[in-house]
Amino acid sequence: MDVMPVSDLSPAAQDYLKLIWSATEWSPAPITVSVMAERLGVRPSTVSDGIKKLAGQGLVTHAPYGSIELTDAGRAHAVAMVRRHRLLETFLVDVLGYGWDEVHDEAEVLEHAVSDTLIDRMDRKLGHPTRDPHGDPIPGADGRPSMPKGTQLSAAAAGNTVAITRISDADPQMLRYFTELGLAPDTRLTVTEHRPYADVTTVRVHEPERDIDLGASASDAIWVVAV
Amino acid sequence: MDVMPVSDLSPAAQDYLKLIWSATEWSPAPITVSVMAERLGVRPSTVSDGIKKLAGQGLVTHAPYGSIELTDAGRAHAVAMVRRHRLLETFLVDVLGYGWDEVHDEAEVLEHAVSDTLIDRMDRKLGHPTRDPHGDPIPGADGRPSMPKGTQLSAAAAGNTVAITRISDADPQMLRYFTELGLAPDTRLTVTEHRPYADVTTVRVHEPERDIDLGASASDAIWVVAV
DNA sequence: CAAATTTGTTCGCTAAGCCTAACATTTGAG
DNA sequence: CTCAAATGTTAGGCTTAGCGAACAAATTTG
Repeated sequence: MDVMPVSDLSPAAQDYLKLIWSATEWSPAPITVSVMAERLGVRPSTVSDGIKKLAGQGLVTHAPYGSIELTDAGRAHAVAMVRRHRLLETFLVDVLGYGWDEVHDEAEVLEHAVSDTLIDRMDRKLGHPTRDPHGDPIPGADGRPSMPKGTQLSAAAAGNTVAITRISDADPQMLRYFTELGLAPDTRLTVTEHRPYADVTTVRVHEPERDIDLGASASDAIWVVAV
Repeated sequence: MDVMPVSDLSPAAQDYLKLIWSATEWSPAPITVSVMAERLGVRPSTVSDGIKKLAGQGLVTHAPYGSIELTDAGRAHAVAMVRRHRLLETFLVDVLGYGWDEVHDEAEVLEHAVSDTLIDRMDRKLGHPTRDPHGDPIPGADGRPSMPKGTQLSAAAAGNTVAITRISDADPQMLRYFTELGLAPDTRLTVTEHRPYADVTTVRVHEPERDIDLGASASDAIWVVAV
């Protein structure tokens, strides 16, 4: 019962756990039923039912109207799913020549179908990568996520020169837009200014030197570290 | 309705169609409900229901107690699934270093999850292969299966020297046994004798030169051509 | 702080895929 | 050619994962 592999969970359960974990990866506030419903594309009643079932299996703790928290077992499954997702994305880009903005949806489906053996073989073939094409850390086979530091571009002080560490892969259309602009993990840029009430952040990128204006959703999706 | 991609079918429907097609790939007799049930690991009643639904969708023709035949639309979907399966097997062996006897079950799951885009990229990466690791022909993207000639080893005349064209991938354990014996697609051998009532076929293989006795199930699983 | 709004839960229903049990048809052995 | 055995079908139930409607709780607002 303790050693149940993640592949024994239903795809729906895998999605729930991964989403709960992902929600707390970059912000501390616990996720809510309605946010989960919106992200999963289902109704809140469906999520409410699902959470109750996960609680019955000991994968989350949840009292009615209370907060949703992963148990240790639930977290282990969630991290295993995140590892699958990020290794798949890396594999699709590095081995099959996908663009880094095209891999999210494909990985979303495949992560429910691949075996642990296949994941291990991809990991080996890729040389045990630690970051996926969006810059997100790939948890190890032992389940330890290697958290990189970083802040959202929207919170970076004006005047600083920074490197992009990660770009949220939640919105493929936004990723395509970033690609057009030449913004990708490891791109360096200087934060020129934040214009508060317009919610616009201006950055300067080199080669070719240019200024780019980013709205709030864009500058929240990009995470940077000082260089 | 006509251009529905194979990915719109349920996994169960995909399995049914592929099995019906596969059953007639190497023998002309139409498949029966009970054989399908046994191969799919479900009860005959389940298959009977499923066939009825496929008939309703115009993918097979079937009157109660009558024979089961693919329509053109059903055949197109079936061939698309076979293409997926065989390309996946080839990819797992050639790119990820799987043994040719380990890939069947993995492909069986993945074939329901991969997108057409992924299949095309794998096909390109592999250089548009025409045979899978077991020697089975890989249908083209246009759906035309390239049928190779060949007969079952059990039916090959004694004294002939032949090359293995294909080995049925139905039984992974048998494949592992063949690997131990050094029997694989393209292996050459000479049929020494058939002993009819013992149902044993003896063959001689070179490098290292040795004689191998094969029972009926084994010599039915191996297909050969004269060289 | 009361009322209105938002958020979460429960309940009854649906569809797919599977099951068993009962029944119908076909096959093939004597 | 008959009838028992084998094969196929139907009917009724179960589980999962969805839904909408009705209701309960919590939060926000006036």
